Amino acid sequence: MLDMDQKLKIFKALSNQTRFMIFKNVFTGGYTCSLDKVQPGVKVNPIATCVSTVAEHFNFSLPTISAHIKELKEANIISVEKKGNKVYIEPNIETIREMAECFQTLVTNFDNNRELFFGDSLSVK
Amino acid sequence: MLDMDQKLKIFKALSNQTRFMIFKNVFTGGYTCSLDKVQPGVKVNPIATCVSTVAEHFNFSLPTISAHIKELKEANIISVEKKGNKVYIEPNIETIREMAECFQTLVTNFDNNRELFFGDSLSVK
DNA sequence: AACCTTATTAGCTAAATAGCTAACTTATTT
DNA sequence: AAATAAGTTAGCTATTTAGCTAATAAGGTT
Repeated sequence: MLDMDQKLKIFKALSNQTRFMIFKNVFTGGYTCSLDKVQPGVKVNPIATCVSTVAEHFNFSLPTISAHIKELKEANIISVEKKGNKVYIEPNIETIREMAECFQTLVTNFDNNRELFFGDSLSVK
Repeated sequence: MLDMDQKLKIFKALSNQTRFMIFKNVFTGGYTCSLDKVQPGVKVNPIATCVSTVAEHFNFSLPTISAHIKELKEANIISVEKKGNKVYIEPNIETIREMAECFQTLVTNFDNNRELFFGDSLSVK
């Protein structure tokens, strides 16, 4: 279970548009790491990308993107793995699954409490 | 459906500990508006609270809490309604339901894509 | 009418954030 | 060995943020 501090980090990480876009594209496979074509020996998740490939998609400097990726990593939204020269980035789906559960639990409990209190369901508005 | 801008506002709103605690307690009914006891005529959701009641639970000034509540309102996480002297705050469960759906959709799509690509399910790790 | 209660607005400060360039480290290629 | 590529670190600046107090507005209450 994510504790409050972890959740705060996740919310903060996703509250910046640049980081949100990186997150989005890492999770949906929006970026492919162009150099992998010439490095067929590197074994890596096909959805994985690397820092400079991400940076190619933004009008921000590499250090800026690198710092954003670090923050996403520290929020446990993505994982990184260094292979040779490059740092590969993979989505951390477990964390997202937990976020989905948190919100869903909140909704379910809210509806149950409401039903208990009012004796009807929320959907009958 | 929440667009990116709305999501960014929600993440930002929930990324601050004080706002997160207000959010938590508004949604779980952690605060009761003490003065409602002597104002039985006011018709209000029993989970509702008001700005100064929230502020009683923090070591921050009323203006600070008021500003935080404003930000939660602008992120559509809570609704406010002025009745007489007071501003009543209610949780906006629909927004939370949408957040749960967003995250769940991301997880589901991720798993489906993975299954399509690898021909197995994620749970078999 | 005068006063209290509730909340917001305005204006301030310290700290955090998001961007940058330059310098550096570590692999890889030539 | 020298050059190139990929990332990170350090140090800087402008902007935003989160807190505060004082002042104001608008409903109650006495």
